[in-house]
Amino acid sequence: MLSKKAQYAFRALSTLVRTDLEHRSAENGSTNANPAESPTSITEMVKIHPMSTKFLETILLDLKRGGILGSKKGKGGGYYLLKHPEDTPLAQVIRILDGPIAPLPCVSLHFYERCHDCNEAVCGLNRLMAEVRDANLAVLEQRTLADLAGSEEG
Amino acid sequence: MLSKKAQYAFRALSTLVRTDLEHRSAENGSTNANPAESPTSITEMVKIHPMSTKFLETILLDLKRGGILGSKKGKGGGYYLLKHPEDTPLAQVIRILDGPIAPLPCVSLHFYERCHDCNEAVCGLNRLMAEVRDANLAVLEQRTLADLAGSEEG
DNA sequence: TCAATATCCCATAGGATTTGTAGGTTTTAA
DNA sequence: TTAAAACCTACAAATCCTATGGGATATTGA
Repeated sequence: MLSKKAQYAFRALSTLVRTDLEHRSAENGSTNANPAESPTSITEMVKIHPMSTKFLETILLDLKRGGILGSKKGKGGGYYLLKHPEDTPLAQVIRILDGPIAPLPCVSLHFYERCHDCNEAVCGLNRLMAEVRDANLAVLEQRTLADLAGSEEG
Repeated sequence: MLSKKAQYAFRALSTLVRTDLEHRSAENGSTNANPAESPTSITEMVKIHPMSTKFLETILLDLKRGGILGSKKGKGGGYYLLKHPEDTPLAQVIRILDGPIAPLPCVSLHFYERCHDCNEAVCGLNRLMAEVRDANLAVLEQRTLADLAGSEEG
Protein backbone atom coordinates (compact mmCIF):
# COMPACT_ATOMS: atom_id res chain seq x y z
CA MET A 1 0.00 0.00 0.00
CA LEU A 2 1.10 3.51 -0.79
CA SER A 3 1.85 5.62 2.26
CA LYS A 4 -0.04 8.83 2.94
CA LYS A 5 3.12 10.63 1.95
CA ALA A 6 3.06 9.13 -1.52
CA GLN A 7 -0.67 9.75 -1.87
CA TYR A 8 -0.30 13.40 -0.89
CA ALA A 9 2.68 13.67 -3.20
CA PHE A 10 0.60 12.50 -6.15
CA ARG A 11 -2.13 15.00 -5.30
CA ALA A 12 0.29 17.88 -5.19
CA LEU A 13 2.04 16.66 -8.31
CA SER A 14 -1.22 16.50 -10.22
CA THR A 15 -1.68 20.20 -9.49
CA LEU A 16 1.84 20.94 -10.63
CA VAL A 17 1.35 18.93 -13.80
CA ARG A 18 -1.78 20.86 -14.67
CA THR A 19 -0.03 24.18 -14.11
CA ASP A 20 2.96 22.99 -16.06
CA LEU A 21 0.90 21.93 -19.07
CA GLU A 22 -1.11 25.14 -19.04
CA HIS A 23 2.03 27.18 -18.88
CA ARG A 24 3.59 25.22 -21.72
CA SER A 25 0.63 25.63 -24.01
CA ALA A 26 0.32 29.35 -23.20
CA GLU A 27 3.95 29.84 -24.11
CA ASN A 28 3.64 27.84 -27.31
CA GLY A 29 5.90 29.30 -29.94
CA SER A 30 7.50 31.59 -27.43
CA THR A 31 11.22 31.49 -26.86
CA ASN A 32 10.89 30.76 -23.16
CA ALA A 33 8.54 28.19 -21.70
CA ASN A 34 10.45 27.69 -18.47
CA PRO A 35 8.08 26.41 -15.76
CA ALA A 36 10.29 28.03 -13.11
CA GLU A 37 8.57 31.23 -14.13
CA SER A 38 5.25 30.08 -12.70
CA PRO A 39 5.90 28.23 -9.45
CA THR A 40 3.03 27.05 -7.28
CA SER A 41 3.19 27.68 -3.53
CA ILE A 42 2.31 25.13 -0.87
CA THR A 43 -0.57 27.36 0.18
CA GLU A 44 -2.09 27.15 -3.28
CA MET A 45 -1.67 23.39 -3.45
CA VAL A 46 -3.39 22.91 -0.12
CA LYS A 47 -6.31 25.01 -1.32
CA ILE A 48 -6.85 22.61 -4.20
CA HIS A 49 -6.20 19.40 -2.27
CA PRO A 50 -6.78 20.01 1.44
CA MET A 51 -4.10 18.49 3.65
CA SER A 52 -1.64 19.43 6.36
CA THR A 53 0.49 22.29 5.08
CA LYS A 54 3.47 21.33 7.19
CA PHE A 55 3.30 17.71 6.18
CA LEU A 56 3.15 18.60 2.53
CA GLU A 57 6.14 20.83 3.06
CA THR A 58 8.32 17.87 4.04
CA ILE A 59 6.98 15.86 1.13
CA LEU A 60 7.81 18.55 -1.41
CA LEU A 61 11.28 18.87 0.01
CA ASP A 62 11.74 15.15 -0.49
CA LEU A 63 10.61 15.48 -4.09
CA LYS A 64 13.00 18.34 -4.59
CA ARG A 65 15.93 16.40 -3.14
CA GLY A 66 14.84 13.49 -5.31
CA GLY A 67 15.32 15.57 -8.44
CA ILE A 68 11.68 15.86 -9.46
CA LEU A 69 10.91 19.42 -8.37
CA GLY A 70 12.64 22.75 -8.42
CA SER A 71 11.77 25.62 -6.14
CA LYS A 72 11.91 29.34 -5.88
CA LYS A 73 12.16 30.99 -2.48
CA GLY A 74 10.62 34.21 -1.27
CA LYS A 75 7.48 36.07 -2.18
CA GLY A 76 5.85 34.72 -5.31
CA GLY A 77 7.90 31.56 -4.98
CA GLY A 78 6.89 27.92 -4.91
CA TYR A 79 7.58 24.63 -6.59
CA TYR A 80 7.64 23.54 -10.21
CA LEU A 81 8.41 20.42 -12.25
CA LEU A 82 12.00 20.13 -13.40
CA LYS A 83 11.10 17.98 -16.39
CA HIS A 84 8.20 17.48 -18.73
CA PRO A 85 5.52 15.41 -16.96
CA GLU A 86 6.06 12.58 -19.44
CA ASP A 87 9.64 12.27 -18.32
CA THR A 88 8.97 11.45 -14.68
CA PRO A 89 7.79 7.88 -14.16
CA LEU A 90 5.57 7.10 -11.18
CA ALA A 91 8.20 4.66 -9.94
CA GLN A 92 10.55 7.54 -9.22
CA VAL A 93 8.00 9.28 -7.00
CA ILE A 94 7.22 6.11 -5.07
CA ARG A 95 10.88 5.28 -4.51
CA ILE A 96 11.55 8.72 -3.08
CA LEU A 97 8.71 8.62 -0.58
CA ASP A 98 8.12 4.95 0.14
CA GLY A 99 11.41 3.31 -0.77
CA PRO A 100 11.55 -0.02 -2.54
CA ILE A 101 8.88 -1.12 -4.98
CA ALA A 102 10.02 -4.75 -4.83
CA PRO A 103 8.22 -7.00 -2.35
CA LEU A 104 11.51 -8.22 -0.86
CA PRO A 105 14.84 -6.45 -0.30
CA CYS A 106 16.66 -9.30 -2.03
CA VAL A 107 14.88 -8.60 -5.33
CA SER A 108 15.03 -4.81 -5.19
CA LEU A 109 16.86 -3.00 -7.98
CA HIS A 110 17.37 0.31 -6.16
CA PHE A 111 17.37 -0.82 -2.51
CA TYR A 112 18.93 -4.26 -2.76
CA GLU A 113 19.90 -6.05 0.45
CA ARG A 114 21.38 -9.49 0.47
CA CYS A 115 19.14 -12.21 1.82
CA HIS A 116 20.86 -13.98 4.70
CA ASP A 117 18.30 -16.71 5.07
CA CYS A 118 18.29 -18.22 1.62
CA ASN A 119 20.40 -18.97 -1.39
CA GLU A 120 18.97 -16.41 -3.77
CA ALA A 121 19.96 -18.34 -6.86
CA VAL A 122 17.75 -21.29 -5.97
CA CYS A 123 15.18 -19.70 -3.63
CA GLY A 124 11.66 -20.19 -4.96
CA LEU A 125 10.27 -17.13 -3.19
CA ASN A 126 13.05 -14.94 -4.55
CA ARG A 127 12.25 -15.95 -8.10
CA LEU A 128 8.52 -15.41 -7.69
CA MET A 129 8.90 -12.03 -6.04
CA ALA A 130 11.18 -10.93 -8.84
CA GLU A 131 8.29 -11.66 -11.18
CA VAL A 132 6.03 -9.50 -9.05
CA ARG A 133 8.59 -6.72 -9.07
CA ASP A 134 8.82 -6.83 -12.85
CA ALA A 135 5.05 -6.76 -13.21
CA ASN A 136 4.93 -3.65 -11.04
CA LEU A 137 7.73 -1.92 -12.85
CA ALA A 138 6.16 -2.61 -16.22
CA VAL A 139 3.43 -0.21 -15.13
CA LEU A 140 5.27 2.16 -12.84
CA GLU A 141 8.22 2.85 -15.12
CA GLN A 142 5.95 3.25 -18.13
CA ARG A 143 3.31 5.47 -16.58
CA THR A 144 4.32 9.03 -15.80
CA LEU A 145 3.09 12.19 -14.18
CA ALA A 146 1.41 13.03 -17.48
CA ASP A 147 -0.92 10.05 -17.01
CA LEU A 148 -1.85 11.36 -13.58
CA ALA A 149 -3.70 14.30 -15.02
CA GLY A 150 -5.54 12.36 -17.69
CA SER A 151 -9.07 13.52 -16.95
CA GLU A 152 -10.50 15.68 -14.17
CA GLU A 153 -8.50 15.05 -11.10
CA GLY A 154 -10.05 13.84 -7.86
CA MET B 1 7.10 -4.97 0.89
CA LEU B 2 6.06 -8.30 2.35
CA SER B 3 5.90 -8.34 6.13
CA LYS B 4 8.02 -10.73 8.16
CA LYS B 5 4.82 -12.63 8.83
CA ALA B 6 4.28 -13.28 5.15
CA GLN B 7 7.92 -14.18 4.62
CA TYR B 8 7.87 -16.65 7.50
CA ALA B 9 4.58 -18.01 6.22
CA PHE B 10 6.13 -18.77 2.84
CA ARG B 11 9.07 -20.51 4.50
CA ALA B 12 6.81 -22.73 6.55
CA LEU B 13 4.54 -23.36 3.59
CA SER B 14 7.46 -24.43 1.43
CA THR B 15 8.19 -27.13 4.00
CA LEU B 16 4.57 -28.21 4.02
CA VAL B 17 4.48 -28.31 0.23
CA ARG B 18 7.50 -30.55 0.11
CA THR B 19 6.03 -32.90 2.69
CA ASP B 20 2.71 -32.85 0.89
CA LEU B 21 4.23 -33.75 -2.48
CA GLU B 22 6.36 -36.50 -0.99
CA HIS B 23 3.37 -37.95 0.75
CA ARG B 24 1.29 -37.82 -2.40
CA SER B 25 3.90 -39.58 -4.52
CA ALA B 26 4.48 -42.24 -1.86
CA GLU B 27 0.77 -42.98 -1.78
CA ASN B 28 0.48 -43.07 -5.55
CA GLY B 29 -2.09 -45.61 -6.58
CA SER B 30 -3.18 -46.04 -3.02
CA THR B 31 -6.76 -45.43 -2.02
CA ASN B 32 -5.88 -42.82 0.54
CA ALA B 33 -3.39 -40.01 0.02
CA ASN B 34 -4.84 -37.70 2.69
CA PRO B 35 -2.15 -35.26 3.82
CA ALA B 36 -3.84 -35.04 7.22
CA GLU B 37 -2.12 -38.35 7.89
CA SER B 38 1.30 -36.76 7.90
CA PRO B 39 1.08 -33.39 9.67
CA THR B 40 4.19 -31.36 10.34
CA SER B 41 4.65 -29.80 13.78
CA ILE B 42 5.82 -26.25 14.41
CA THR B 43 8.91 -27.67 16.08
CA GLU B 44 9.88 -29.48 12.89
CA MET B 45 9.27 -26.43 10.72
CA VAL B 46 11.46 -24.29 12.94
CA LYS B 47 14.25 -26.86 12.69
CA ILE B 48 14.23 -26.48 8.90
CA HIS B 49 13.74 -22.71 8.81
CA PRO B 50 14.91 -21.20 12.10
CA MET B 51 12.54 -18.55 13.47
CA SER B 52 10.56 -17.70 16.58
CA THR B 53 8.38 -20.68 17.46
CA LYS B 54 5.71 -18.55 19.10
CA PHE B 55 5.55 -16.12 16.21
CA LEU B 56 5.21 -18.93 13.71
CA GLU B 57 2.41 -20.31 15.85
CA THR B 58 0.31 -17.19 15.33
CA ILE B 59 1.09 -17.22 11.63
CA LEU B 60 0.00 -20.82 11.18
CA LEU B 61 -3.20 -20.13 13.06
CA ASP B 62 -3.90 -17.27 10.65
CA LEU B 63 -3.31 -19.59 7.72
CA LYS B 64 -5.62 -22.14 9.28
CA ARG B 65 -8.38 -19.58 9.84
CA GLY B 66 -7.77 -18.42 6.28
CA GLY B 67 -8.63 -21.84 4.95
CA ILE B 68 -5.19 -22.83 3.72
CA LEU B 69 -4.08 -25.22 6.44
CA GLY B 70 -5.67 -27.92 8.51
CA SER B 71 -4.31 -29.09 11.83
CA LYS B 72 -4.22 -32.04 14.14
CA LYS B 73 -3.85 -31.50 17.85
CA GLY B 74 -1.96 -33.55 20.40
CA LYS B 75 1.05 -35.80 20.19
CA GLY B 76 2.06 -36.50 16.63
CA GLY B 77 -0.04 -33.58 15.47
CA GLY B 78 0.81 -30.59 13.36
CA TYR B 79 -0.30 -28.74 10.25
CA TYR B 80 -0.99 -29.82 6.68
CA LEU B 81 -2.19 -28.32 3.44
CA LEU B 82 -5.93 -28.54 2.88
CA LYS B 83 -5.61 -28.45 -0.89
CA HIS B 84 -3.14 -29.48 -3.53
CA PRO B 85 -0.29 -26.90 -3.64
CA GLU B 86 -1.35 -25.90 -7.16
CA ASP B 87 -4.73 -24.84 -5.83
CA THR B 88 -3.53 -22.17 -3.40
CA PRO B 89 -2.44 -18.96 -5.14
CA LEU B 90 0.19 -16.78 -3.48
CA ALA B 91 -2.33 -13.94 -3.40
CA GLN B 92 -4.40 -15.81 -0.84
CA VAL B 93 -1.46 -16.19 1.52
CA ILE B 94 -0.53 -12.53 1.24
CA ARG B 95 -4.08 -11.33 1.82
CA ILE B 96 -4.36 -13.38 5.00
CA LEU B 97 -1.16 -12.08 6.52
CA ASP B 98 -0.63 -8.65 5.01
CA GLY B 99 -4.10 -7.63 3.90
CA PRO B 100 -4.67 -5.82 0.62
CA ILE B 101 -2.47 -6.36 -2.40
CA ALA B 102 -3.76 -3.21 -4.10
CA PRO B 103 -1.69 -0.04 -3.59
CA LEU B 104 -4.77 1.94 -2.49
CA PRO B 105 -7.86 0.90 -0.52
CA CYS B 106 -10.09 2.43 -3.22
CA VAL B 107 -8.82 -0.05 -5.83
CA SER B 108 -8.76 -3.12 -3.60
CA LEU B 109 -10.92 -6.06 -4.61
CA HIS B 110 -10.98 -7.81 -1.23
CA PHE B 111 -10.47 -4.86 1.14
CA TYR B 112 -12.20 -2.05 -0.69
CA GLU B 113 -12.72 1.24 1.12
CA ARG B 114 -14.33 4.19 -0.50
CA CYS B 115 -12.05 7.11 -1.25
CA HIS B 116 -13.38 10.23 0.44
CA ASP B 117 -10.93 12.59 -1.19
CA CYS B 118 -11.56 11.97 -4.86
CA ASN B 119 -14.17 11.04 -7.41
CA GLU B 120 -12.99 7.53 -8.19
CA ALA B 121 -14.55 7.50 -11.63
CA VAL B 122 -12.37 10.33 -12.87
CA CYS B 123 -9.39 10.16 -10.50
CA GLY B 124 -6.16 9.68 -12.40
CA LEU B 125 -4.36 8.03 -9.52
CA ASN B 126 -7.20 5.58 -8.96
CA ARG B 127 -7.02 4.43 -12.56
CA LEU B 128 -3.25 4.04 -12.52
CA MET B 129 -3.19 2.15 -9.26
CA ALA B 130 -5.85 -0.21 -10.58
CA GLU B 131 -3.39 -1.02 -13.36
CA VAL B 132 -0.72 -1.76 -10.79
CA ARG B 133 -3.11 -3.97 -8.87
CA ASP B 134 -3.94 -5.95 -11.99
CA ALA B 135 -0.28 -6.38 -12.85
CA ASN B 136 0.33 -7.79 -9.40
CA LEU B 137 -2.63 -10.10 -9.48
CA ALA B 138 -1.65 -11.44 -12.88
CA VAL B 139 1.32 -12.97 -11.10
CA LEU B 140 -0.03 -13.60 -7.63
CA GLU B 141 -3.25 -15.29 -8.64
CA GLN B 142 -1.48 -17.39 -11.24
CA ARG B 143 1.46 -18.53 -9.17
CA THR B 144 0.77 -21.01 -6.41
CA LEU B 145 2.40 -22.80 -3.52
CA ALA B 146 3.55 -25.41 -6.01
CA ASP B 147 5.78 -22.79 -7.66
CA LEU B 148 7.30 -22.02 -4.29
CA ALA B 149 9.03 -25.37 -4.11
CA GLY B 150 10.29 -25.28 -7.69
CA SER B 151 13.96 -26.01 -7.04
CA GLU B 152 15.92 -26.33 -3.83
CA GLU B 153 14.40 -24.00 -1.31
CA GLY B 154 16.41 -21.35 0.43
C1' DT C 1 -4.60 -43.02 34.45
C1' DC C 2 -0.82 -40.11 33.58
C1' DA C 3 2.85 -37.82 31.21
C1' DA C 4 4.38 -35.86 27.03
C1' DT C 5 3.46 -33.32 23.05
C1' DA C 6 0.84 -30.53 20.27
C1' DT C 7 -2.43 -27.01 18.81
C1' DC C 8 -5.17 -23.16 20.41
C1' DC C 9 -6.28 -18.71 22.69
C1' DC C 10 -5.67 -14.09 24.66
C1' DA C 11 -3.24 -10.46 26.25
C1' DT C 12 0.49 -7.44 25.97
C1' DA C 13 5.27 -5.65 25.72
C1' DG C 14 8.77 -3.39 22.93
C1' DG C 15 10.25 -1.38 19.00
C1' DA C 16 9.89 0.66 14.57
C1' DT C 17 7.54 3.39 11.42
C1' DT C 18 4.25 6.62 9.96
C1' DT C 19 2.03 10.76 10.42
C1' DG C 20 1.92 15.13 11.74
C1' DT C 21 3.44 19.53 14.63
C1' DA C 22 6.27 23.32 16.34
C1' DG C 23 9.34 26.88 15.98
C1' DG C 24 12.53 29.12 13.86
C1' DT C 25 15.98 30.69 9.60
C1' DT C 26 16.74 32.30 5.25
C1' DT C 27 15.49 34.21 0.85
C1' DT C 28 12.99 37.15 -2.28
C1' DA C 29 9.71 40.58 -4.15
C1' DA C 30 7.31 44.64 -3.72
C1' DT D 1 11.02 47.21 5.66
C1' DT D 2 7.42 44.11 5.46
C1' DA D 3 5.18 40.06 3.82
C1' DA D 4 5.40 35.72 1.83
C1' DA D 5 7.58 31.93 0.75
C1' DA D 6 10.94 27.89 0.98
C1' DC D 7 14.03 25.60 4.16
C1' DC D 8 15.66 23.14 8.42
C1' DT D 9 15.67 20.54 12.84
C1' DA D 10 13.62 18.41 16.32
C1' DC D 11 10.09 16.07 18.30
C1' DA D 12 5.19 14.42 19.58
C1' DA D 13 1.51 11.30 18.78
C1' DA D 14 -0.39 7.47 16.86
C1' DT D 15 -0.27 3.22 14.64
C1' DC D 16 1.54 -1.03 13.23
C1' DC D 17 4.85 -4.80 13.33
C1' DT D 18 7.26 -8.19 15.72
C1' DA D 19 7.57 -11.03 19.22
C1' DT D 20 6.66 -13.11 23.87
C1' DG D 21 4.14 -15.15 28.01
C1' DG D 22 1.08 -17.94 30.24
C1' DG D 23 -2.04 -20.72 30.09
C1' DA D 24 -6.21 -24.03 28.11
C1' DT D 25 -7.44 -27.88 25.39
C1' DA D 26 -6.78 -32.05 22.81
C1' DT D 27 -4.42 -36.37 21.56
C1' DT D 28 -1.27 -40.19 21.85
C1' DG D 29 0.97 -43.82 24.00
C1' DA D 30 3.09 -46.06 27.98
